Amino acid sequence: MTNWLDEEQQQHWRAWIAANALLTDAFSRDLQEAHGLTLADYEILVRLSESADRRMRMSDLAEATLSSRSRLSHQIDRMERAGFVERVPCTDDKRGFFAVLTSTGWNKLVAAAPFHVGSVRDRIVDVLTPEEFAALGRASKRLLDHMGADPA
Amino acid sequence: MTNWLDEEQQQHWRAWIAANALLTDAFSRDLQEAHGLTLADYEILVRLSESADRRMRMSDLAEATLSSRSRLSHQIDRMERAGFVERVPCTDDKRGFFAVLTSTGWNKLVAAAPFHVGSVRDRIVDVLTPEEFAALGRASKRLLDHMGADPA
DNA sequence: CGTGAAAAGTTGGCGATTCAACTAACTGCG
DNA sequence: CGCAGTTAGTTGAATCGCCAACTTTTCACG
Repeated sequence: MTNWLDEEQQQHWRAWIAANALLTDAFSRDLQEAHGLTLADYEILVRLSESADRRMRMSDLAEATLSSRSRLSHQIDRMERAGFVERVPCTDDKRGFFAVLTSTGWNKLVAAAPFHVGSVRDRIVDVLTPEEFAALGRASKRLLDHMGADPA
Repeated sequence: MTNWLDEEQQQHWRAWIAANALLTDAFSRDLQEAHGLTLADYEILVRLSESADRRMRMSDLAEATLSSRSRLSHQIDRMERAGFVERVPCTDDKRGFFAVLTSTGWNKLVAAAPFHVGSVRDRIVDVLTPEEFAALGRASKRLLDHMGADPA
């Protein structure tokens, strides 16, 4: 009854799983050792740095980083303690807060970004041919679309 | 100086990240809701079920599932409490233990596997063309090889 | 043999994630 | 207006993962 994967599909599937796990792990470790940042920290620094006034509403930031509100709240707690961001109340909507990048946070990102991009190149982009890399990206995109993830 | 990614590479990269996160999450949630299993639980059940005598040395199992010894030890604690596996001392090597699948664990796997394969098909295999899926698998494989991951 | 180094596995503490419950503020509608 | 329902965000407990330290056993080599 069950429509199992065939041998080849099985291998592709396991390769995908393993590559995800090991690569995510490697990036995380790289960043941690060289700059004391979590991948989550880094992604938040990036998002904020790209935003107008280097700030974002908590909810928008949560959505952009694919995390729950709760998780983001804890995450911002830590980053606030580390001095990378500040919570600023939103005057329009008194329920709301902005997460605002501090200059410390900005500097941290500026220091870490070239290194991280280097990791990404070393471990992925430069390992594959441009065609392979593009195929990986396009396939990922299609999977996202199918899940109804928005094109952020 | 820094060799940034160009716009297109950036998009591929972000798609990859997001797809990984969302898909892993989705599989995890599917399994949890339908069968009360973690993805980690499931992978261990699979590995043990495929092994001779449905047992594996802790270290081998840790390696196969890409987890640290410590993590596996905690994981097996939980699964032992749940009745899915048992720890059996290894007589050849008195330091060692086998993790052995119980019949409860086996039954759990038998119940969950078709469902999980269904998720994988619905979210990945059947979403892509065979060519796209194969490309994803091959690219993942190359990335693994480049990291020196063994072909398990 | 026997001793020092390496391997197998566990443990405990800490940081991160999730989940459910909670407060406060906004929105819409009769 | 006034209240019901929704949205923004936080909190605390429970679980999961990581790291470093630890015990026990095995191995290598003089």
